[in-house]
Amino acid sequence: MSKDRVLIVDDEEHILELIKFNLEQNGYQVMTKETGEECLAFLDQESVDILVLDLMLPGIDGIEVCKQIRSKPNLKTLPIIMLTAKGEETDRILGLEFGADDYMSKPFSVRELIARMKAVLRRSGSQQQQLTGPLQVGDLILDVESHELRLNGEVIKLTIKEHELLKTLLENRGKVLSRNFLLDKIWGYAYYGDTRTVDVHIRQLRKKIKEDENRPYIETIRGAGYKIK
Amino acid sequence: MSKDRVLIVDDEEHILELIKFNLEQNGYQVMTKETGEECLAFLDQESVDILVLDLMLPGIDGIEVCKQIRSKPNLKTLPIIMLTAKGEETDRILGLEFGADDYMSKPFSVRELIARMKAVLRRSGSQQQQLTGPLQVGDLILDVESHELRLNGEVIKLTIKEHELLKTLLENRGKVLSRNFLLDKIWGYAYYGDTRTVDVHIRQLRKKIKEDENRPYIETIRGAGYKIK
DNA sequence: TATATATTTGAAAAACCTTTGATCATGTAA
DNA sequence: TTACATGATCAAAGGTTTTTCAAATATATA
Repeated sequence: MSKDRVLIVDDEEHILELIKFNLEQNGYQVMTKETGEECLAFLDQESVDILVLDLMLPGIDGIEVCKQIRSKPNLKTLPIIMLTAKGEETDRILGLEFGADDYMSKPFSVRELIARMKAVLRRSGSQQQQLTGPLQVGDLILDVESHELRLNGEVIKLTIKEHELLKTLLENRGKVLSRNFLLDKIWGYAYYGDTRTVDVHIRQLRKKIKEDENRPYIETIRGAGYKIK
Repeated sequence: MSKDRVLIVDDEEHILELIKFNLEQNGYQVMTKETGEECLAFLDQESVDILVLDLMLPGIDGIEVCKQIRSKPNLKTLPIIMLTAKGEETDRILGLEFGADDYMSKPFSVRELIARMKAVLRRSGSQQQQLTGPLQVGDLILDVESHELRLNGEVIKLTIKEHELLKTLLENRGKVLSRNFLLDKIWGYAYYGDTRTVDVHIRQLRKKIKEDENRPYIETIRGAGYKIK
């Protein structure tokens, strides 16, 4: 496999250096830009596999860059990881709503960044085939875009966590997903809570989709995690 | 699950005692060292699940220890939490640059340390990417991703131990695996139980896969262990 | 700010899995 | 063939994980 190409955009030069050095050590081909304008101009000319983008930039900020990228057909699916100096949850949601695939708050460990890049790249690679319409299982239809779950036409309201949980399970249909995996994917790396939290949300979900012996959607794999067939 | 093994390295003895006591209360198996040299020597001999490492150490300091650990292939992914006396942000980034997964500045609450340890361990455990396709032998098909064993289409439910056992045997097809090897691999280093435990699980497995004279999957090699052809 | 809603935590019950010890069976060496 | 060592079998005890419920926090909404 050839090296993945990464573009890093940040206005702090030493951060750029730090990330660049570490990513290169890990076999990535790294390019850097310091402003949103430069970033957009660069992406018009060259293609990259993944973009690491600081939220706070002089001139056009990260969110705006994100939006513009998502509005270009050829860049719609470019994986983007957003860097944010503030740790607020609001930032996260905001970033993700504007089309980022993941986010990290500074300061962060470069190892973590690499782990997340791998995860995002893996997802974007495997999702190519899965973008065929809404996710469905049995009499359940999950419309990811509208955040709506239908059970035989009846609309079921899901909370964000429930939605993400169901979506993740459906996107990985058949695979057993560990609680740790789900926590990382849905709750984020910086989550320090208990793994039992997952159980409770699974329970809510099961209740909402009216799971019973006849319609056993979410399977518990003891000692391993959960899966949907 | 067996206890997670933690190595704590700090030159202040009372800090070591404090952390050790609290972690043991919380079900960890704790080892301690007072210098970087001792730490590295120990890691050459024994394996641990996570390392809690003070930045300031007599002789080789924490950063150097970190670097050396990261340069060893078998320790590249060992989760490391760095302890630092100074609270400066620069120190943090510095520490992380050298490969720590998280950091804490002293003084800290042991509760928080445990929370962070959990998070770091979770992250390292969530990178589940066994790209192994289904393993097959005769009319048995083991799908590791979905934790499913099929016998001519019929799904057989396996417990974790049975699944691991079958998986390990299949991954080492043809090789005889000793009970001790299996115990290390599946039950973990910290397991002190009897080797006969393996027999019992093999027995369950045999029962579940309906082994008989015509389909002798798991072979007993007297005096050596088990194997699958 | 109050109210509603969502999320997390804690603790007990239930379900299930693992280990142990006793006993039996079988293979191996003398 | 016998004695010994190793492996198989079983069921009860013991342990762990998961579920469930309820209460406490946190967050969003009006």
